[in-house]
Amino acid sequence: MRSKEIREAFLDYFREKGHSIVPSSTLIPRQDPTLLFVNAGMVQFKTFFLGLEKSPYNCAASCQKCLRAGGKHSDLENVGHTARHHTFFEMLGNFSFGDYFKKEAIIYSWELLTEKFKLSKDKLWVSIYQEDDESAKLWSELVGMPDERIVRLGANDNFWQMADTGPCGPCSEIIIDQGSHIGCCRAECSVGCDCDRFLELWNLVFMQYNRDASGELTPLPKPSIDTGMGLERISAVLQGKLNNFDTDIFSPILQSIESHSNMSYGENNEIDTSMRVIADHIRGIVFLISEGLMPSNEGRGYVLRRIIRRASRHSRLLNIHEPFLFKLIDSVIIAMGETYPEIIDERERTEKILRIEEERFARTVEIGIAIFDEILSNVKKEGKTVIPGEEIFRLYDTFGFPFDLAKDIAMDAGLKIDEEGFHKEMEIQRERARASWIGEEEAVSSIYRELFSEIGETEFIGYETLESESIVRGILKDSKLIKEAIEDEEVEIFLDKTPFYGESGGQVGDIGTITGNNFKAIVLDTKKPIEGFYSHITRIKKGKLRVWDKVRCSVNVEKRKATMRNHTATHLLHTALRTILGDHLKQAGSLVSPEKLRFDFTHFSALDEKEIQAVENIVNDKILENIPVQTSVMDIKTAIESGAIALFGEKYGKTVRVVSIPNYSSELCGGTHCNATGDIGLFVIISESSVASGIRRIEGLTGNIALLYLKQKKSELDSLKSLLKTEKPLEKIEKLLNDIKYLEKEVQKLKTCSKDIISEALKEVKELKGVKVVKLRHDGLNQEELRHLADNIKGRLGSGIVLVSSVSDAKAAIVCMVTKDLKDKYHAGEIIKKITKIAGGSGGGKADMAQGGTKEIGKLERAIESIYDIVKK
RNA sequence: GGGCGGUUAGCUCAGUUGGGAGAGCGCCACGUUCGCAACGUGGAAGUCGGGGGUUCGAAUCCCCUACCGUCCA
Repeated sequence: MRSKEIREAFLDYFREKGHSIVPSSTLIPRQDPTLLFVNAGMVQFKTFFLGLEKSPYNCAASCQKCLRAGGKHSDLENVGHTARHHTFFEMLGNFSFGDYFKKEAIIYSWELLTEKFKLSKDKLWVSIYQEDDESAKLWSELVGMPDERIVRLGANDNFWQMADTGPCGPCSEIIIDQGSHIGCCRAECSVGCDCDRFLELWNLVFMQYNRDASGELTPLPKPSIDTGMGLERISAVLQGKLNNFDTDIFSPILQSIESHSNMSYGENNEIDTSMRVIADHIRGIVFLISEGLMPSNEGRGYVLRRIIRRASRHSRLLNIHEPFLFKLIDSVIIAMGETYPEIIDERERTEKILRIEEERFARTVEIGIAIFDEILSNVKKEGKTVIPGEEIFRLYDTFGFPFDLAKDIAMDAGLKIDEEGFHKEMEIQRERARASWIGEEEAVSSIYRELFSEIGETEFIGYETLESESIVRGILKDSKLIKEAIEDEEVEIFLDKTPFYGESGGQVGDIGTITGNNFKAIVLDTKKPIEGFYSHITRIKKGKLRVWDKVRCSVNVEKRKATMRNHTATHLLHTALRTILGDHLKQAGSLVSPEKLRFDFTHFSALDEKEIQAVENIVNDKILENIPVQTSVMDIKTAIESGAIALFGEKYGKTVRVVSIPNYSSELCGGTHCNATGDIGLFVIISESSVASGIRRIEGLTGNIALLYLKQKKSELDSLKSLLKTEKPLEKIEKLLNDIKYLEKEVQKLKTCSKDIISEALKEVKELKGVKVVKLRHDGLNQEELRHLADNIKGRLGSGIVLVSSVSDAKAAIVCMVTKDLKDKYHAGEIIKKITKIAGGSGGGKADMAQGGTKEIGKLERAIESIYDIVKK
């Protein structure tokens, strides 16, 4: 069976059994910021299992894209060396949300494996949790599994939990015995052995308990099922292969690597390993970039960068030194494009990004090798045979030089690497990073949860109105519940309904006032500690406030309107940027405040002036068209299908709000917007800059603030013109700069080459012990001018000692020069030290030139006079 | 979020206890040549990322800041 048929057979089977077939979610989790990547089939159903949301179906089945390459479940290091580890893989799974339980789960899995997939019943084993007698009984009674092939294992292997608290339960794995000639070949090899003989095929999780904070287990009222079977693994088994990489999933990719590298797979173990690493990684790379992720130096983007660099490193092991991975994209599309059309859609962008990243890495390696060469020669010079771990760590830590590459080069040079030292340094680095991380959030949120469960959601009426009569439902001060707030206190107020927008989606919270009977407070900010739960951060100005008080809310209209202008302008900007720069562009962050808007987006390079102008023009054109802004609420599927832009990593509910500017822009957005684009008035871009590698930032202004900005610019220009007395300030300044440069040179010449000064100096030449000595004080020169002067005198003198000094800025500078022929007898540095000591200052320099100075000007004359005594000695 | 490294001429970079801002390539002029490449001579080109401090004196030492790179979270 081909893998495509296996995938389809699996989903068909469960469709027949009444399951809803749910498409794979993206690898980048949309609802869960704590999770780096989707790493199991159940992730998109997590809220159903946790009971936070009701699922629209009783049971479901999916084939889910998964990635394990960062965080707790990282398989990155193993990939390529084993027959079955992958970064990217597909997980087949069936799920029951309080519908069927153990009995059906067992029957389904058994029927599918033995009847549809025709696996021999004799080869299948199962493992169960040691205390789960129920499962043992079901396996034996329902499918006739012999007792000796039901293996009981401990909690480590067969008890599953999502987190320290929450739903959990025993699990049961179906295992295939590939035969005694496979794997470790030990007589005592059995289920649970790490080798390849007993291969775990399918894990059935029986979610039946809830674990509370104290560790206590209580039965769930509606137990659920979560199962997972790796597509790569089952494909290998059904295709009679012992290695996942030998299946039809990987063969087009491996063939492509072979043809691009001119090497054959299956001839040399080390080469094979590298080819497997590349074949695995390129799949993850293609999918991640297709989903909009960019390589970067933190978070998810950093994991992507690491995968690319590891793959790139292995292509070097195949003797390929130019960018190469991007050439494999087509083979991934051949293997998987039919099932996942997004990788076809994003092909061009993926290619571009991957290529740039490969080039970047090549450069990193080049620099690293140069530095490493230095380390090597130093180590050799010292006659050592081991390269210190700190050195290798520094190379890795600071320059990103791969550890195993360092090892290889060292080995070629006949040296060893202190691996232990390296890992020790790494541990110190981890410790440091961890230590700085503590003290984050956590603790605070529990009080909100408590309050939220008591008083429920705040009704938000701020789309329609900016005023309301509300009832106070709770007051917090310093995260503690209080009954009454008094004058001058800063508290958080919770209401039954509110017109105040709570900070979210980049838009800042509203400010305004809350008033009541003989009571007044100003709202400084509005936040949503929990979705749908509004906290008004408030300072009481007058009177007292108690829970259940009736109050009047008024949002600051001007500020809110300014914010609305910036938010609508942000949507226009987003589309304009995509028009000018291309569809690869993704939003990477946004801030919308009354004062300005800030928009971060993924793009490779800085925007040039022309592009910025073009973007600004488009936005202003759309403003002039005065298009009505429409908002509507719909379910998320309809919204996405209609082409609305949604953000990765952003949390959306079942129903979403879509803000659209007809025929131009449509985005999922909860923010507040203008009625029509004309309300924005005017838009200007005030800056374009970089936030991180691959992410650019644009800041802009709208409305009267934009106008004010332009007025200021204009008045600056006007003052410039009147100051320069010209209508063409640019040309005038250019000319002035040239003039200045010329004049500066003239001044320099006059000060230091003037015949008057030099001849004055030469008049004073004294000859001591056959050495000509010139001493001169000429005030008003700085140290550099003094140096030039000394140089010029020296040139006229031919041979001798020059001492010049100058007082300027309440300080004295002294320069001493000795011509080359006298350098061995007289040391300018020594002379200046003696002189400046007498003058109460300090100085130093080389044998032919030295400089110094003092702040005690009164001592200067006596000091420079001493030059004669010094030369005499 | 934390650590480390970098930022010097148009480009690639050097700059050694703090003491006169450099090299190669490129550019301009002249020379050599029938001509070109090459070569020779001369020249232009720098807020030493920005700000503050220490010092007689800072590209160099200290603090802050921006950007780029890199590792850890």
